[in-house]
Amino acid sequence: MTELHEAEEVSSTAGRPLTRRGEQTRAKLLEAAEHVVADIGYHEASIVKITERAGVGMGTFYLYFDSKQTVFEALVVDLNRRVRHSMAAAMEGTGSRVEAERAGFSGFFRFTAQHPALYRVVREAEFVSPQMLRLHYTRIVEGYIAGLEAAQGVGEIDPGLDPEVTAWALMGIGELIGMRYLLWERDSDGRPPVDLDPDVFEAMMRFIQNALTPPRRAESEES
Amino acid sequence: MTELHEAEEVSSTAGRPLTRRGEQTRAKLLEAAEHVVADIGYHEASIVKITERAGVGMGTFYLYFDSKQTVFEALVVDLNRRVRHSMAAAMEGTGSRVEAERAGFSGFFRFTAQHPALYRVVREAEFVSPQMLRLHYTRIVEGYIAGLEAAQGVGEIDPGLDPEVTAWALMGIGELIGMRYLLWERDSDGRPPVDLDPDVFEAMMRFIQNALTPPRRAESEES
DNA sequence: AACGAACCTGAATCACCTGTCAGGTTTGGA
DNA sequence: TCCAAACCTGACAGGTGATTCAGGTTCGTT
Repeated sequence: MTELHEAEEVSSTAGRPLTRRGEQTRAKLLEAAEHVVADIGYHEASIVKITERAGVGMGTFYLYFDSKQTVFEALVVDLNRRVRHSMAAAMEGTGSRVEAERAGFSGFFRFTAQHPALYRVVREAEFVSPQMLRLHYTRIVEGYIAGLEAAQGVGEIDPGLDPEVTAWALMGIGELIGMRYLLWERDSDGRPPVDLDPDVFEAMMRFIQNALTPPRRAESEES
Repeated sequence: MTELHEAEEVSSTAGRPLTRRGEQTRAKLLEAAEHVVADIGYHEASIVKITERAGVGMGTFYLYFDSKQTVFEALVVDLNRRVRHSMAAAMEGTGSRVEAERAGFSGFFRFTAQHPALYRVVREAEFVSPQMLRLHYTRIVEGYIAGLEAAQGVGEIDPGLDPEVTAWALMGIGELIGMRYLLWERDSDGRPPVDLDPDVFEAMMRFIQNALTPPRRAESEES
């Protein structure tokens, strides 16, 4: 129940069959919730607004989710799964670790640009559902740690780095760069960018490459 | 009015004199708001809860702040000023840029450990007051950029780095490392740490040092 | 064509909140 | 000692929105 690494379906339908029609209604509600919450935030997002956007009656909501809190948690799980999928797909078949990192960030930024809901939902999770906040970050970091350790094994990145701390640092970089240069940026018509500015991306990658690359020693250090 | 870099006092008392007694009451309210909001979040934090904690009557609140939103904004401005002060004080009289960076982060983490409200308030700002969210991050980043540019001028850090992007990256690192290793961490008695684990701090600094240090070239690259 | 299961609906309940205001209290200077 | 300015108070008006529930609708199967 307090398990951080198992639960996938967050709803009131645990166990209940759900016909195709039911599945569709649940999906409509989840998508509506994603947009409404991204637009106006969790607290302003009333059940009525969500059900209206989904095109169903208000009572229907409670057939698929136990509470407003529940749909929020389902939303985090769903967006988290999707962003990780987007990152994994982008990293598919890359060579070096830095190349993989580059691809992973690319996937992350593309997803962020297309689903600002992720950011906004995660930020609100601080109080709405701290458990989901942790789950979100922890799941992403786990992938990073594994990749970094493997790369260290092959001598591709500085062996003096701590994989866990490094993973959190990388996440932090992606988070704030994404916020600043994707979510805050607007073109001259007030439209949000479709992807990260390549110059910014390269500047960020230079920083990351510096950070990960094994230093060619001049003076001596421990280990 | 939409100025991001000027307004300092956010309240309903603009212009009004305020005797010492008044100042004190306002301060009590602001401090109460800090704790209540940090504990239960903006939306759960009712005016009654804040005034009760401050030890004043409910109506008093509106003598000092126009609305719940206003006290929140005042809170961001206040915490932002204090964290920047804490960082600046720690950086006072440091030598190299990396040394300054180290000291700045140290000040930042100490402040974060002592005032978890900063994090929580800022996260809620996403919807409560986006303007304040930007103000908070922007003000901190500005200091970074200046420092980085100066350090580049003296050849202390990689001239290939973009100061602005680098500044946001550094902020991101501090933000997530602080969240993970300060706000989430508890000792065996369930108490939060007083400061960041030195091992984590060193691991983070190694990453940052790698990132900032001018690479000793082996292969050639463009400028 | 008919029946049960699965679905859908929205008015009503209930709990709680923000912001106002008319009236009381404290303070400090003359 | 007295008074006006500054402060303080909390009941109350005006609202909101999550959740329930009794009753209706649709679907798939036989």
